[in-house]
Amino acid sequence: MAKTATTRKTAKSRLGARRRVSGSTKPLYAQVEEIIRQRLIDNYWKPGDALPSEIQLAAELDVSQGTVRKALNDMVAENLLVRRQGRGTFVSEHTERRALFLFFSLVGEDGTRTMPVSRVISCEHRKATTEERARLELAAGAEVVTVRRVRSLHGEPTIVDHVTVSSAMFPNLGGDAKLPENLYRFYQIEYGITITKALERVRAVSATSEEAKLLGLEPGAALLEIDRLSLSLDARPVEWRVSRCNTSKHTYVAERG
Amino acid sequence: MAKTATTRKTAKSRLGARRRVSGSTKPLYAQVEEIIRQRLIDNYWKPGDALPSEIQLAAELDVSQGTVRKALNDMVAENLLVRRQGRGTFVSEHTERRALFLFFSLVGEDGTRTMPVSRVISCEHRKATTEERARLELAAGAEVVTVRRVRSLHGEPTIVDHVTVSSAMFPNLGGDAKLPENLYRFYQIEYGITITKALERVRAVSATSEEAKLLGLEPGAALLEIDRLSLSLDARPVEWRVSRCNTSKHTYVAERG
DNA sequence: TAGTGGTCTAGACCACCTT
DNA sequence: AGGTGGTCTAGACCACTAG
Repeated sequence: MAKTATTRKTAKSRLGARRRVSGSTKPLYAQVEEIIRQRLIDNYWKPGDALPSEIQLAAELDVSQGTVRKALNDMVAENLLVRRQGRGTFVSEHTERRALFLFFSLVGEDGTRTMPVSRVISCEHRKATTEERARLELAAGAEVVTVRRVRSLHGEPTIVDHVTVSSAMFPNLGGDAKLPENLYRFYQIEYGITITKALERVRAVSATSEEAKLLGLEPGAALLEIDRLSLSLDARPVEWRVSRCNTSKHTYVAERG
Repeated sequence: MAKTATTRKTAKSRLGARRRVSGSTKPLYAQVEEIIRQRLIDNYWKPGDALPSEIQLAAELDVSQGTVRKALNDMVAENLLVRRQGRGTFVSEHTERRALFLFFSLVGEDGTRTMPVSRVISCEHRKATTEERARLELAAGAEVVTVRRVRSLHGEPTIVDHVTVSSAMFPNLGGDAKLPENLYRFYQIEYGITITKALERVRAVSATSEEAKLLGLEPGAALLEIDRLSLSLDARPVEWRVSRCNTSKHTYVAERG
């Protein structure tokens, strides 16, 4: 019968002590999550890096392995980490596949996804409008960069969009270097900013004459407008994007429940 | 030092034994999930019912409480169960709130959600078309019921939809009784079929003259078309619904990442 | 006060990957 | 062989709810 066993560990740990002194603090695993999340925000661990093993993290933070496990698995559910049995735990990267499946909403009639090919029409640096300030939570007088593009799928111009970000957050964006197809990966690598979530509002609109010309349609044709606000790891708005899409050969997909 | 302890339990349990004889079987918690899921499909536990406690389930299935816990929490993440501390574990119900937040995609400009008010235009019982058979996975010659409605938000006709289900699966649907606003709740209560997931494909279209008249718009106005296939607990297609929406005052919302 | 789920720990064993 | 995550168990204590 192995004695009464389980002598409850005395509160000597940093996290453990914090937990016990105040009844109102968060659960330990949530505190572990916060610490790890903060290290990701600070780029202490960069995309693609391996985290220390569960055992090492548990020792460092002085909690049990099970508590670390719960924190890590919660963050896997948020797409922040990837775990591979026998290999380790890694910081998620904005690979092409990730961009396509997590953040690109248009699919062909057969459900297949294709990476678009973009052509930049214009790129301007100016003061933010009132609406841009509201959406991106910028102070009065803040400056932004707006990129307008036409994006083609299978060679056919299908989407015209404009992308707006804060100039302060992305200094010199669109200045010298060419913009890559996968902007989120670019933000992550060049600026250390990781997009983790996007809120989309979708409506049907009529094409302006300019849009019609760019997409090879008649003016007034029905287009799908996707208004997207992208949030970073620390839940702050980073990018405002409005895309207008010809949905005659592609459809926007979503899953509910 | 409490001896070496942890004498590994000999394989005497039903599930435990199954796990051990074959290396290729699913993890125990997945088997527990399957058992519980099957009981939900069979309506052995009905929406709103309380499940036995973790301890009771663990004893019945002869696994540890932790294994039951993981299974139950996984099913909470799937929205199949709800757990309330101090009360118990309950089978999810298709309440109004659930329908609104999980399965109704249109929100006002300020982000608020409103339950629509529907008026049935027609309700016909007939042989399924080829496309309907494909979508709902029906055999040749199968019959369906199609309901056409106009749905109003804040008193304004905003959506025209048609809803198609198998007559065999929903005998006498739309026959005598009036159809309620919340169809999924109706399916669940009257037919024991629970919708758990929906796949939506969205595009922009032009209103037909009939749609324009029903919605008070000019013919050719841009409408948002939502093509939705709803799946039941056992992952089979149950309902095919196509909604065409005036998105001038409401927008379709989705979250990505 | 009794019962439920929620948190936390400790430890065993397994499956997988690398070397 | 050694290290990693994945599964499973056993048990303690806490927080909440109800009678």
